[in-house]
Amino acid sequence: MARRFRGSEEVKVDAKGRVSIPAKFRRVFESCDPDWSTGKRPQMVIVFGTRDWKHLQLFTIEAMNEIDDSIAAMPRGSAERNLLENIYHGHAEETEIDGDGRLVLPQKLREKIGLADGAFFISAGDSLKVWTPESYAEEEQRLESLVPDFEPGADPLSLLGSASKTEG
Amino acid sequence: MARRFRGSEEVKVDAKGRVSIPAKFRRVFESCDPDWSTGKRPQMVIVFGTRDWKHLQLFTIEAMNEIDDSIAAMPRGSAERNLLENIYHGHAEETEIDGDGRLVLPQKLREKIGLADGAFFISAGDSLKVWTPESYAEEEQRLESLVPDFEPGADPLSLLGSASKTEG
DNA sequence: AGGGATGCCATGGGATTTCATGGGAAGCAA
DNA sequence: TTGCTTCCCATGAAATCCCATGGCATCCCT
Repeated sequence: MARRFRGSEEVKVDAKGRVSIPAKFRRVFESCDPDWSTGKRPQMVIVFGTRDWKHLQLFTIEAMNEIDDSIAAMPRGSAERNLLENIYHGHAEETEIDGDGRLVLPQKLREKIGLADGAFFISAGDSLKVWTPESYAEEEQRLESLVPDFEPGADPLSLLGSASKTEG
Repeated sequence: MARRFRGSEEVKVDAKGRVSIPAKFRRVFESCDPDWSTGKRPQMVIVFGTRDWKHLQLFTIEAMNEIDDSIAAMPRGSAERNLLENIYHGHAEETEIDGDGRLVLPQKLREKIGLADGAFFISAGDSLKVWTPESYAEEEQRLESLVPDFEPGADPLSLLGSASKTEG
């Protein structure tokens, strides 16, 4: 089964804050949860990040384990490690996908990103980002404005291998 | 059940100094108390640390046992061991979670961190930190400001692996 | 290839349980 | 007594469980 997310999807949010996880994404959560087996509920981690985040980020168990390990490998007490722990341990929640294939987003998190009627999922490698359809539209504009001076017809793959530490 | 804390939560502090331990955290205290069984009260240790601490730190019994062992393995009489004993033995208290899932914080401790109406819990690996909502907000800003080139909107994971000086 | 059956999937709703929180009354110390 | 604790109960709100339905895609049989 697939081990990475690909694609995007828009779903409804009901009055109880329930959000149906599109089946293709559910499969990824299942196969990346080491304790999962048919009939069980796939576990996952919701990272909601600091105050300014307008989205949630859903991680498979395996992806989160990798992150936990990387953080644990950083020097104790370093500012970077403290900040990462604050975000990925402090500003995160463990949950599971319910028997009907839905995720229940606690009221607090819904309010944080202004989630009401609809939720927009978009793949990001080994995690899935959740936006309101409106704020995702803004985000997309922001992203496009960041695209460097790509010559018309340039191949994005030319970026592979180049790495700068932060984005702008 | 989960053996590590994840997430954060804000709760009320009532006139009697009672603080409800959010259920997800209570489960961790239960499963990390070797003597606990259904119906019993989970034990824990409150570390309030030195004068400058603006938070309390709540440890499960198992986590505290580990710390005790590590301290016991240090050379007797060393300055480091004395300091650690002073904090984790001298400036700490054993308590339990009451039948309603609440922790009663002695007045002395509430005064120490200025706890009045609300308490903010945040996970820190195998312990839980307690702040006033106000001082936590400051702490969070401090954490962010310590990481030099962390720009708003950047992906925090870009920090993975980068490790600089320790904080003060 | 057509058409029906089957199964999966997104969505909805009612009933039940858990949870955070508030308050009264009984114990205990100063 | 007066002021803290400790125990027990009450309550509204939120979360969870369980079942229902209609649409869509897939499979299978003819």
